[in-house]
Amino acid sequence: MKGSTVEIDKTATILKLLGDKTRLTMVKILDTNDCCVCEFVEIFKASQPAISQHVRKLKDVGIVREKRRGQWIIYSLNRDSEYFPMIQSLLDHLPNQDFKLKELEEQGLRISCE
Amino acid sequence: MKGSTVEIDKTATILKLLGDKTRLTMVKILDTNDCCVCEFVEIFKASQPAISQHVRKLKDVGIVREKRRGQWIIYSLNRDSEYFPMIQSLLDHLPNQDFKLKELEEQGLRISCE
DNA sequence: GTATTATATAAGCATAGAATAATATGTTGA
DNA sequence: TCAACATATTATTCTATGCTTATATAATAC
Repeated sequence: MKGSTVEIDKTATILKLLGDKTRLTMVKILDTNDCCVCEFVEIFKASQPAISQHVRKLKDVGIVREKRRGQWIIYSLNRDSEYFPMIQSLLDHLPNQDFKLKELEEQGLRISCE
Repeated sequence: MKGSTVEIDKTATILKLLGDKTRLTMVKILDTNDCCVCEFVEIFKASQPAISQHVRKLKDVGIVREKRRGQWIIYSLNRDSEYFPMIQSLLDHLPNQDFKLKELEEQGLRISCE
């Protein structure tokens, strides 16, 4: 049991980060799809710097990873994070958000990253 | 699947509340023990108003319940909350905090509520 | 090289959150 | 009724967070 738990203080930090509508939705989306910043900008109707700052926070604590693909930077869930099991069981209680990406595809706004 | 999920916006609100070291530890403790404010004051070495405001926030969103017992007000986890399943699976990833109450007992500081 | 696109970073501001100090409410027991 | 105890509430202050604006970095296409 001990081996599967994470520190309570650090967990609070993670939950505070996930306690934001935008970031929580981001992580839920990343649970089933990799995404780039420009897609999040469309999905959340937010500014590019705002989105960049959100993903940066997630990256700083190791929840997400980035990898460059050409001019785009693709973000993905870091399934090797020590917090991933907890985050995963959390996400399981949230409704699927894939429809947001489907909407993008229908608008032809997802070509950039695929 | 749909029936077991909770709204993403409301969930963010819950996670923000749990994204505080003190409140997260409180909830973990309440998972196995009911507690009163004076005990939390001892456990967290915090002021009484600070603790009162923390539990109030948890109460306002329905995570915890209160019941008066004489001059004390006993807080307990509200297992009927729509968020309880999610919270429960979250708490399962945290180390048990019962030792904090044990320390109180050893100091004779838990007589008040039992 | 320059222009364009995608993303990151930094500074400034405005709002939200947490702690304190002071006060109020409510219960118990003499 | 009054004193003591437990808790709640309010106002204030301080810090943290999120967004915007402006600018910087990096890749691509010409």
